[in-house]
Amino acid sequence: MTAPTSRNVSAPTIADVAARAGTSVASVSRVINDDRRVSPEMRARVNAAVLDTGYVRNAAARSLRGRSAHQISLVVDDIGNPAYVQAMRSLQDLAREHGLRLLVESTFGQLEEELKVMHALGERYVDGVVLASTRFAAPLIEELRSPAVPVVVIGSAPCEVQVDSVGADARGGARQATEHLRQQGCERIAMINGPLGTLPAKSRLAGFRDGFEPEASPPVIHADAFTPDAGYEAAVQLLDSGASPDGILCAADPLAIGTLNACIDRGLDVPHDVALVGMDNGRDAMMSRPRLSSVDLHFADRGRLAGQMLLDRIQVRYDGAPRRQSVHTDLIVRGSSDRRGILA
Amino acid sequence: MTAPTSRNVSAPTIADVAARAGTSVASVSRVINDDRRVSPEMRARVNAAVLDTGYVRNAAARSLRGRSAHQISLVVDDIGNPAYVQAMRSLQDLAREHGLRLLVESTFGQLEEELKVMHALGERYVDGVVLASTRFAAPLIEELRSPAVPVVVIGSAPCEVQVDSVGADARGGARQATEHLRQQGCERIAMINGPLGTLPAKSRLAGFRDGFEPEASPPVIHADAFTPDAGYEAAVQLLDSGASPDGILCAADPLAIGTLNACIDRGLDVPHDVALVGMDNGRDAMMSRPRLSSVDLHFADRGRLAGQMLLDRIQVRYDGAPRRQSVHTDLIVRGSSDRRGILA
DNA sequence: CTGTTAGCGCCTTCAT
DNA sequence: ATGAAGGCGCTAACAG
Repeated sequence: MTAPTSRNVSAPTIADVAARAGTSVASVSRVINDDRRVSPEMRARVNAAVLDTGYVRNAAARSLRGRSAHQISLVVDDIGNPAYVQAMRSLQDLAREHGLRLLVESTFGQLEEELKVMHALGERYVDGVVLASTRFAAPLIEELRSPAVPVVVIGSAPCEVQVDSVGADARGGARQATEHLRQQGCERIAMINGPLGTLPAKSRLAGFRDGFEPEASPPVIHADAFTPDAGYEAAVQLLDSGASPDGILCAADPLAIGTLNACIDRGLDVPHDVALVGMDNGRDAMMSRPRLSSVDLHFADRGRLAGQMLLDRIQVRYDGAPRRQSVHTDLIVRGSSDRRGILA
Repeated sequence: MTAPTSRNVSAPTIADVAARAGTSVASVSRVINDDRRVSPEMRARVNAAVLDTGYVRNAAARSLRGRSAHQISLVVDDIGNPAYVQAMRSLQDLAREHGLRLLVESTFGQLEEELKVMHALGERYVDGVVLASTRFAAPLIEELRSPAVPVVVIGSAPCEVQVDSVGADARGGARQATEHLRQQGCERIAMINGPLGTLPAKSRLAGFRDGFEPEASPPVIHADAFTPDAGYEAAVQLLDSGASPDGILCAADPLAIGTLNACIDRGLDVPHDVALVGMDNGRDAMMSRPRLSSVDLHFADRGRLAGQMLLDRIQVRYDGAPRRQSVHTDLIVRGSSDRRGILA
C-alpha cells in the first residue's frame, strides 16, 4: 500500500531505502543495478524497502554520476511528415530495446530553432542524436564539425560534413520513377521538387534528369517546403505555366498529395490526363484516391540503422571515420501512375 | 577559434572557466545565471573565458542541484495523428517561451508502454507531463492518483481521476454535426465511432444520439483505432451491413479519411450518395477530395492551454483542486457534406 | 562585489 | 558479501 505521496515532500533516496532496510547505500545501489555480489537475503530486504518507501531512482543524479543521460534524441524538420513518423517509430523501438528514452524535437522548419537544438547538445542532456534535416545551413555545418555528442544523419549530408549517415539512393529512385512514367506513355514529364538548395532536392533532380537525354530541359518547379500545401501551390504554378505535363514526378509524398489535389481541382484525370509518382512511400501514400505510386525510401529501416550506428558510437563499439550507409529504393506502382491497368 | 573538441576529453566545467578567468566558480555561476551582483569587468572576463574554453553548462548537474529538469513531456497515443501534431506544435512554442524543452513520447497504442512511461515519471527526468490518451486502463488511473510530477490531460479524463484537463465539447460537436447531416437531407445517418470503451468514443456517441429521437437506434460501428485503416475497415463493414447510410458521422478525421476511401472504392459519390463529417479538423481534413467537413476540436489551443495549466502547477502558481477546462467546438462545413452547394 | 563551501543523489573504488 | 567515503558539476548560503 503506497501512501499517496504529496509532491511537496521530497522523494525518497537510496539513503532512505538503506535506512529502512537497515543497510548501507552501497548495498542498495548494488541491488538496484543488478550487481551479483549481493546475498539473496540482502536483495530481498532491499527490494522490500524499495517497495514500501516507493523509491524511484533519480535520473539527474544517475546522469551526473554515470555520465550518460540514457536518452537519445531525434531531431526532424517536421514531425507532421509521415516519413519521419516511420523513422521515429523504428528508432523508438530500438531505443527501448536498449533501455534508452527517445526524445523527439521537431523544428517545424525554423532554422534558428534547429541550430539552438544542436547547440544545446553541449549540455549533454542526451547521449546522441539522429538528425533528419533537409537543409544544412552554414552554422549547422559548423556545429556538426565537432559535436558534443555523436550524431547520425538520416538522409544525405553535405560532403564537407564529416558525419555518420544513412542515405537512400534517391537519385536512382527518381530516375526509375521517371522511366516508369515514360513507360506509361507519358511524353511531357515534369517535376515538382522540394525547396531549391536542399540536399534532397538536389539528388532527386539529378535522378529526374538522368531519365532524359542530356540536352533535354524538362520543366521543374520548386515547392517552398515538403508539405501538401506547398505541393499544391507548385502544381498550380506548373499547370498554369502552359507546360501541360502528362506525367509528374514529385520529390516527396506530401508534395504529391498536393499535386494530386491540384490536378483534381483542375478537372484533370489522374492517371490518364496526368500520371503521378511521389517519393517516400509513407503511410498516406495509400490514403489518397487514386492511391499514390511512390518510391519507397525505407524510412523505417533507416531509422533503425541510424539508431544502430548511433549506439555503436555511444558504446564506443566503433570509433573510426564517419560511415556513410545507403539503402536501395523501390518503386511501388499504384493507381496514380497506372495508365495501363497493370494493377487490375 | 574553438579547438575541435574531441569527445574523449571531458567537457570543461565551471571550474575550468574559473581558472581561465582567474576567479572563483561562484562568480562564473553568477555570470552564467545572469545574477546582477557581478561587476561588468568580471562579467566580461568570465564571458571571454567561457568562449575560449568552449564551456557549456551540464544539464544533469543543473537538474540535480536545481531540482528541475527544464524539460516537460507530451505523451500521446500516436504522433501520426495530425491532431496531436497540432497540439505538439503549440505546446512546443509555449515550452520554448519558458525555456523548457519538450520531449515527445508516442506509445503507438501500446498500453503497456504508456504505463511504463507514466511510471518512469518518478525518475523526475521531466518537470511535468501533458497526456493525451484515448484510453485509461486501470493501472494508468492508479498511476495518476499520485503522480510524481504534475500531469495535465488533453481530452477527457475518467471522472474518478483527479487531474487537470483540457477537454472539448465533443458531445455538442457531434450533435451539431449530426443535425447538419440531417439538414443536408440525409435520412439514414450512421456513425463510425472510435474503439469501444474509449472516452472519446463515449462522448461522441452521446452527441450523435442527441441528434435523434430517444427511441431511435441509428447504426454505429466501432473502429479498432483512430486511424484511416481502421476507419476503412469499419466503413466497409457498415456498407456491407445493408444499412445503406446516406450520411456518416466519423468520430475523428483519420476515420473519416478511411471512410471516404471506402465510399469511393464502392463507387459511391460523396457527398451526394453519402455525406461525411469528421472530427478534429486537423491538417489533412483539407487534403482529401472532396475536402472533409469536420468538427474543429481546437487541438492547437488546447495544447497551449494544457501547457499553461501545467506551468501553473510546476511553478506552484496554482496548487488547488484539479481544474477541468473545456473549449467550444465549431463545425466546419466542406465538400464532403455539402449537398446543396452552400459553399459554391 | 567576490570567494569558500556544503551538499543535490548516485555509483564505485577501496577497505573490511 | 558489505560498508565508508569521494566526487560527478553545479548553485546558493554564508563569509569576507
